Amino acid sequence: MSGGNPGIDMAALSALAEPNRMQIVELLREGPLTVGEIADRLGLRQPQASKHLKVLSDSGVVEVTADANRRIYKLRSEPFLTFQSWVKSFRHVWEERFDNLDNYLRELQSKDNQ
Amino acid sequence: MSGGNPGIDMAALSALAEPNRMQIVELLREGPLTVGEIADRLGLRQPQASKHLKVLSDSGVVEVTADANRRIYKLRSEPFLTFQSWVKSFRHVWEERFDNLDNYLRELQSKDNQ
DNA sequence: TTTAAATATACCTTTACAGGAATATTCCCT
DNA sequence: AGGGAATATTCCTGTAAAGGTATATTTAAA
Repeated sequence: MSGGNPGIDMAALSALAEPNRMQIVELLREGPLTVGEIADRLGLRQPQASKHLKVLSDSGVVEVTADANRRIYKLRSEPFLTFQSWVKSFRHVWEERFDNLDNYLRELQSKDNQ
Repeated sequence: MSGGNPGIDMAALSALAEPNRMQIVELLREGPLTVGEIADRLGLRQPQASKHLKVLSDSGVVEVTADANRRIYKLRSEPFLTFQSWVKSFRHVWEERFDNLDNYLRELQSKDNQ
């Protein structure tokens, strides 16, 4: 694996990096909700709620099911599992910290002597 | 705990929700680096690298140590530990999913009958 | 003390995106 | 068929933020 690509879903991540959308996600922890309910509970206007939900839906954070007039939104587990494994992979970083710092200082030293 | 505030560090999260900054973080896994090294490895101009690093620093994702002329940046563990516990807390959501859907449908039903 | 390297900062321009308001769409009910 | 509710979409506007370029700042070295 090259160091170039992050092992994380950037679409999902940046979707969550907006306060209202984060609040929507937190709200949906309790269970599925319709657009109107979400708008009410969060003090959002319906169009903004729909737009935020579209972003969350497009990025796979959330999924929709149609119930006649209404749309029921609920959390999807996949992005969170992905996120979790990404965060977990940082555990090694702290463990190897000192070794790397050591190597780095040694490298700096050799550059100075050129 | 009220349902209003997300249990996550939004500053750190939105700092990561930018491709170049995410790449910086991925790069810093290998160990501490100077601004110049980061700019080189990622093909960024020095000022942009500095600016991104400032954002990462202000949000606590990264910390700096001065070494004469140079600034050495490295990852901080705290925000990642916070992320991890936040993501972990979603585990309950999938477990309780069916119960909540059930409650929800029952509630919808009773609203229809008003 | 001048010079060069490494980094930070300031200023400008451009673009992405969030909110507001109006409207289109889809569905149920009578 | 017509009306109203729930939701999506469109258009407009303002703003935050990212990149580009120049410049200030700090430090080592000659």
